Amino acid sequence: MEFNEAKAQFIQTWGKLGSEWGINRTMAQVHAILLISPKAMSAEEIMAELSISRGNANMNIRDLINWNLVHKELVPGDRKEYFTAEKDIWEVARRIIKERKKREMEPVLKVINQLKTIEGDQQSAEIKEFTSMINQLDSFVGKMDKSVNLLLNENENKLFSILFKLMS
Amino acid sequence: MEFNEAKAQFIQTWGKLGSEWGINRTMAQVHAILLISPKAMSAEEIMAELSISRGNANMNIRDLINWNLVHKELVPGDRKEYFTAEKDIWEVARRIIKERKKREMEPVLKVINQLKTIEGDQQSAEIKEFTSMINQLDSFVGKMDKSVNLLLNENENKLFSILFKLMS
DNA sequence: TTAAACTTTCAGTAATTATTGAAAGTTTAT
DNA sequence: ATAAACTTTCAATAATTACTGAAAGTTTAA
Repeated sequence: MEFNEAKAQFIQTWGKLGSEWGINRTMAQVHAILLISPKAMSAEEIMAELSISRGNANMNIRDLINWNLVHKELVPGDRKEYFTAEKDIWEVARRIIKERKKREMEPVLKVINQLKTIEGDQQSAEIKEFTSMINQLDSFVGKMDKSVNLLLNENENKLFSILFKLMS
Repeated sequence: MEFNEAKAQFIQTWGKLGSEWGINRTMAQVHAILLISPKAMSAEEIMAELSISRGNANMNIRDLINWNLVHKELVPGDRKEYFTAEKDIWEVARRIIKERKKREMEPVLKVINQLKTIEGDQQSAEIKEFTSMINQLDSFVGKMDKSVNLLLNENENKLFSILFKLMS
């Protein structure tokens, strides 16, 4: 396969995967471009590469920075801003997990905790079923939370070495 | 908190979480209703509970069945179809992971494999960076794939007992 | 200061995704 | 066979989400 074709396919695949996981397709595509770029890129270059507007490029780059996946790079003697992506894929995964945990898991944990005690006839089938499900979820999400913390605190090799041991 | 308020909040939270993860909000809400229902529900009851149309209910219930999270239940002497959700939350998680792996991880693995060999000057900075990223991804996704298989094949206690050991 | 070089914002618009509801399809009982 | 009771489909429409581009804002250099 020719390089340009491979590059286009990579950008498209990364974008599709992102959109399947609730991440703006363009944001994922900008990320893909930066992941495979050997040098920091300007907003102009990103706009040209994806044929998107300045506003769109700006907002998606900013989002990537908020996700801690991309950062600005200053070139001395140049007023333009350049952008680079974190290239260590394990670190990329950690940062995505960290961010989604903060944005999505923590609010859910909070709601579940509120729903653990409800008023009314505790013997009614509806309330019994509801309470049982909330308790299951509370336990499950709590375990997940701990596992994710582990994942975030350990390094790649430590975690995988244990998983591999499990597998054998 | 009163039961009906708690129920409404649970349905809404589940729906929001779903939409953040690329799953149709209504599908997630139908799932939420069934998760906390002590009995199998008909399409009519689900339509009424969420104020949605027959077509919408039908399609989302079908999707949930395709995800293997909900199944039909036949009541002797009744022509209506009734639906129930898998209630074991660990099993729910396993089925979601299994389905997403099949739908999303496997196609990505396939593309990555195709992109591992590309034509052109292997010394160029662009190709070197591209190849390096593809190789990292190949290794990472391969490990993830194995870990997910493990997760799917072991039971909850086995896996978590090892994670807990890790954490201590 | 001034103005050039750049970045950010956001109202309007476009693209995508989800929903409705009525018609078509299917199953069951008689 | 017929019709009642139910489910499924899908074209039209609505709702949501993303994008554009020009104007406003900011920074830097002289």
